Parts: sequence; C-alpha cells; structure tokens
Amino acid sequence: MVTLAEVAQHAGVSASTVSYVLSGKRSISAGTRQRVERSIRELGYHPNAGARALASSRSNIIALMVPLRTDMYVPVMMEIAIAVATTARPHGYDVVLLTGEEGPDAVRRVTGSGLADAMILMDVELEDERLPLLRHTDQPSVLIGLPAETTGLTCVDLDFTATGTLCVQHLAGLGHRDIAVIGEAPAVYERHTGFAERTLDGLRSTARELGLRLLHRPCEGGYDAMALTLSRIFDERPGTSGFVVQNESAIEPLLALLRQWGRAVPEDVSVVAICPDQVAAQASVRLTSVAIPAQEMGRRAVEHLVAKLDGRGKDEVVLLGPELTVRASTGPAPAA
Amino acid sequence: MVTLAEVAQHAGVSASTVSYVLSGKRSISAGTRQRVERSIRELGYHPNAGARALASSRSNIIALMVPLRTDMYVPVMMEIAIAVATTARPHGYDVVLLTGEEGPDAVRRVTGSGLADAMILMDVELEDERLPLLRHTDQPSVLIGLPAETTGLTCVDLDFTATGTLCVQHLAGLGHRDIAVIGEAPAVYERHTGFAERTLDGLRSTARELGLRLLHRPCEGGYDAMALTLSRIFDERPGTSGFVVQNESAIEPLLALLRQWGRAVPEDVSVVAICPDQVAAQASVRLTSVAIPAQEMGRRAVEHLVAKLDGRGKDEVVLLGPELTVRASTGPAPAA
DNA sequence: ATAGGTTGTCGAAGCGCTTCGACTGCGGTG
DNA sequence: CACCGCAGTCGAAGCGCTTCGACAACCTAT
Repeated sequence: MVTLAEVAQHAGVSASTVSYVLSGKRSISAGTRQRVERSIRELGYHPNAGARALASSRSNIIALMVPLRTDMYVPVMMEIAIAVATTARPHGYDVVLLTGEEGPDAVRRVTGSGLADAMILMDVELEDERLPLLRHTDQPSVLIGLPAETTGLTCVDLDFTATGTLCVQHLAGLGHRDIAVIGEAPAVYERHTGFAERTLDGLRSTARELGLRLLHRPCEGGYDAMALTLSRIFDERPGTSGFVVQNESAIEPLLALLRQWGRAVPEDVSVVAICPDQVAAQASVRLTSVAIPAQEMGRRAVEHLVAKLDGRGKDEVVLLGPELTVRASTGPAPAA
Repeated sequence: MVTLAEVAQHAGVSASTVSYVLSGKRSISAGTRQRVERSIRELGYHPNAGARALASSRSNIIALMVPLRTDMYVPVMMEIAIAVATTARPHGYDVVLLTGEEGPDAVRRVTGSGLADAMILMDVELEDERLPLLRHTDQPSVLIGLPAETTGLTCVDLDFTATGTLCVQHLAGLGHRDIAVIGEAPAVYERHTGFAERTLDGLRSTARELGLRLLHRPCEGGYDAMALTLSRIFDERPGTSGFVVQNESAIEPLLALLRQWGRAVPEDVSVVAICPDQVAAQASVRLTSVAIPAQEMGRRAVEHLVAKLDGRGKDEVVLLGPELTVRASTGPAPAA
C-alpha cells in the first residue's frame, strides 16, 4: 500500500506539499505540482480513507437510509439509490447503505461514529422518530419525503398533494363522476407514510371541490388482492368509471381484471397511474400517469446535501411539480 | 463527540483497557468491564470509524458494486442489495454502494484507499474486466454471478444452466415440442452476462437431448417489444406451445398478448417464468416458475465474505439448485 | 519459600493523513 | 535601500484508535 510519505519521497518534496497538491488548499508552483502528480500516477497512490477521515474529520461518505420493508415501491427506491450513488461520486462522496432495520439507532451510530458526513433518509413517516435526532445534530441531512413538521429540515419530494389533485382534475375533466383509488398496502397507511397520506388528501379535497364521489381502497399488490378489492368496489359503486392507482404491483392485475369484468379501457373506464414513466409506458395498456421522478429526487437530494456540506445551502422544502402525461388509458366517461 | 479517552477517564481506567473491553482481545475483569460499559452507555460513546480504520487497517465496510444499467432486473438487484446490507450489519459491517459506472477503477479505488475490507460484485460478465484485479489483490471478494473462469474466485449464484434444463424438462414432460424462449434484452447478451448465457446453454442442450425445437428471442421489456417478438415467434413457429420467460418486464405483456392471440394459458400454451417467487405468485396468471433466490444469494455472499475476513473460508463456487414451482400457467400440451 | 505461569492493566508507539505556524526568497513599495 | 507582503515549501503536532511489550499481583507446583 502506497502512502503519502512515499509519494513525497519519490517526488522529492515534503508530505505536506503532496497533501496540498491533493487538496488545493495552498498554492503550489506548477513545477512541483506536476512532479507530485507524476509520482502519484507512477506509484498508483490512493489516499487512505481512514487516515483522511481521522485527520480531517470528514469521511466523504453520505449515508442513505433505505426502508427495509418490501411492501413498498421497490423499483422507485432502487432508482433513487442509484441516482444518489452516481450523483455523489463526482462530488467526491461514496454512499453507505443503511437499512431501516436499525431505525433511529442508525442515526445515532452515524452521527456518533463519524461514519458519514451527512444522511439522506427515505420512506419518511409523518411523525418520524428519526427527526428529533436529526434536528439535534449538526450533521446535514435531506429527507426524500415530507413529514408533518418540516422546520429545521430539508426535504425533497414530489408534490403528492398536487399529484392527487391533478389525477382527479384529469378524470373530472373527462366527465367521470365516480372515482376509485387503488392505494398502497394498508400497512403503508398505518405507518402514516407521508406520500401516501398526502396523495389521499389531494385526491379527496379535489374530489370534494369538484363534487365527485371518491372511494379509497388500500390494496396489497398482486392479482388476488386486486380481484377482491375490485369486486368490492363494483359492489359498492357499480358506476365507477375512473381509477387512480398508486401501487405498482396492482397495476397489471387491475388491467387484467377490468378486461375480465368486460370493462374496456379507456372506453368504459379510465385509469390514471402514479408511477415512474417507464412503468406507465410499458404496461399492457399505455397508461395515462403522473410520473414519480425518482432520479430527479435522488439527484436533488445529493446536490442539496453537498451544498450544505460546503457551507452553502439552507433548510428548504423542495416539492417537485407533478406532471400528468396523457396516454391511452383515459378517455371521456361513457354516457350515463 | 465522545472519545475513547473520555470514556477511560470517566471509568477510571486507561484508554487501552476500554479498547480491550470493546474488542474482547484481552481478558478484562468482570468489575472493570461493567464499569467501562456503564461509562460507554452514559456518555453515549461510539468509536470513531476513521480512527478505528486507521489504527486497525480494517474499515468494517463491505463494498457492493451494483450495475448501473437499468436494462437489468431491478427488483432482484434491490432485493440482493438489501439482503447484503441487513446480513452485513450483525457481523459488524456497513455496506457502501458503488455503481458500475466506475468499472474496474472502482476496484482499484477501493483496494487502494482501504475504503472497504472486501467487495461483492454483481452483474458479472463472462470475461469481466474486474476479475484480473480481484485476483491480484489480497482483498477478499465474492461474485454474485459466474464468470467463464473461476479459479481463485468465490462465486455465489443460482445454477442457471440447471434452471434452463429444469424449464425444458418440465415443458417436455407435459408434451410440449415447440418451445420459445423470451430472453433478456439484446444488450444483456452482447455483454456476455453470465447468467443469461448459461440459462440459454441449459435450455438448448436439454432441448437437443429431448428432441425439442427451441426458439430463443431476446426481448426488451414492455408491451410493444413483446408484441413484435411474439408475432414473429408465431410467424416462424405457429405450433409453439411452450414459453420460457426470463425478463420480468416481458411477463405481463406476454400474458396480455397471449390472451389477445386467443391462446389460453395453460390450455393452449404453457408459460414458465424465471423470476422471484413473489412476482410469479402475483402475476395475472399464477406462474409456474423457477425462483431467483435473491435474498439467499445476498446472504450467502456476505457470509462467505465474513468467513474469509475472519481467516476461515476458501475460494469456492456455490451454485444454488433451482427449484421449479408448478402453478397455474403450465399444463399438458394440446393434442396436435 | 521460590520459580514459573496467569490474569488484568497500563503506557507508549504508531496508523497515514491534514493543517497550522514558521521560514525562505522574491518583487514591489515608500 | 530597508521593509512589507506574498507565494511556495517544510516540520511538527495532532486526529482517536489499536496493539505490543511491560509489569504488578496473584496462584500454583515444586
């Protein structure tokens, strides 16, 4: 293993000079810089992460807390995680993956041990138990998601309330009066996961405003659960002609079941999905959808964090405006 | 930030004693141990990761290289990543996420900087350019996947060759003579990704053995790509009655299209999927499938790595035996 | 009683890096 | 022409931990 000292010797300078070449924190003459850089290359030198962290009390690592639960929307998580990792690298940061398993203890461990310089939290609940800890530490953090109380926090999220509104407006504009919402699994609501509840708020308040009837049904993914849910919906509201789906693993089952019920999409019923564009575009019917901009969220979270670490950047709530793309799954409501 | 020295002072012992309480590398009297542990708790002490890494030249971090590409099977990746992270924690390791972006440089960086003690590589190609580096370092590593040449490497993977065999045997046993394979995206084969090629080997050799006709068609996921692929298959081999699918995003489109073609599953055609059990069970038809044991693979990879890090454990190739679960998507071939 | 082994604890020497203060020349200024 | 300031470099002091050798206290076997 090559050390700073070896590079220094090879280049005929002192260790501190090499360090300053690397960090750029003091000016170095062009000649010396080149000599040092050449030695670094020739020896294949990589600074030792531990030593660097110890001396500078900066680990150059960002912690990413992903939910452990698998009742959640996995592809979105993965996309965010990858976006976080790829955005962090060019800024000089690596990413450690913490699963939700440890809960608040993970936050304590990270801040206490200096394992990471900053944290990104996903799967935020409205009253998340990790938040008080976050507020009482000087480690920068960004939430992907929106809790009930955001003072002193930085959050990045899709504006799910507006998303709900947008879905209802679109269906209302097409003349649908009876709308069913296929939601996430019940457990997601029981935990008071921010995005699920806020979507619902948006859906409900807009439906009320526009005088539509709205039926919300949480749904575990999968064909059987969806079959049961759908038959109950048609039992209760046979006239339902608009659907909003916010559970990826319910989408294809829903489409299959609607066919089975003899309801053509979009002639008889319209379906709006809340999911990544790729999923919407690849479904067996091209779905009108509001996109979940996973990459964008991951990227933004990192950029805010880096800004904070550099001393720029303040606490802020960034809500990305939802965009509804009309595809082939929505159309005018059938005449009553 | 609480330090070892502060804990030592609080407990009235020397720093080294506290260190030995933490590591258990020397015997400590019960009384002293308790006093120290109490101080640790009261002060909320967490050892500083950087200092520990520097002094011990052990970072207690495992690097996980995930593929950047999104043409791959994302849920499986995520499941593996989560399994890796949750298995690593109880062994005292954290996980850093490296995206494939950096390629072989990431390996150099990790080994050179002591960022991690060991690596897990995913998305292994048959002639992966990272392998030579891995062989020339003393850092333990485990591949999730199987390259062409495995000497000096430890690999964990599903036995995809046997998986292919199993799929064909199952269909052959039901009397199917004409089989179509819906494969991964063409890019996956162009990269010579291990699992894809080995599955194909298993499928082909078994088909030859049993005298079946086999048509392999790579397929980008999604409805349109699948539609095109399927119509070509029926053009070329109208009598095709057995399908093997190894591309999650082609599954639902395939099922939808088969309905559209008027081919009932499983009465007219049988479909075997290679995918996680959860996906197979939740599809619009309960799919007969060979499971991809993502969690198991992640867990095993970590356990091998930890064994190596503890000085136990040798290079070894672990191939998990495939298991085919019969569900509702396969049945006897229709009379010709 | 004495040599020899255990057990429990301490002090000190690093691990490889960053960073601060100090020093040396230099060119520009009054 | 003496002086100041600055660019460029160096030496040394840590950062917080692990680990080695030393040592005191005790126990056992002779």
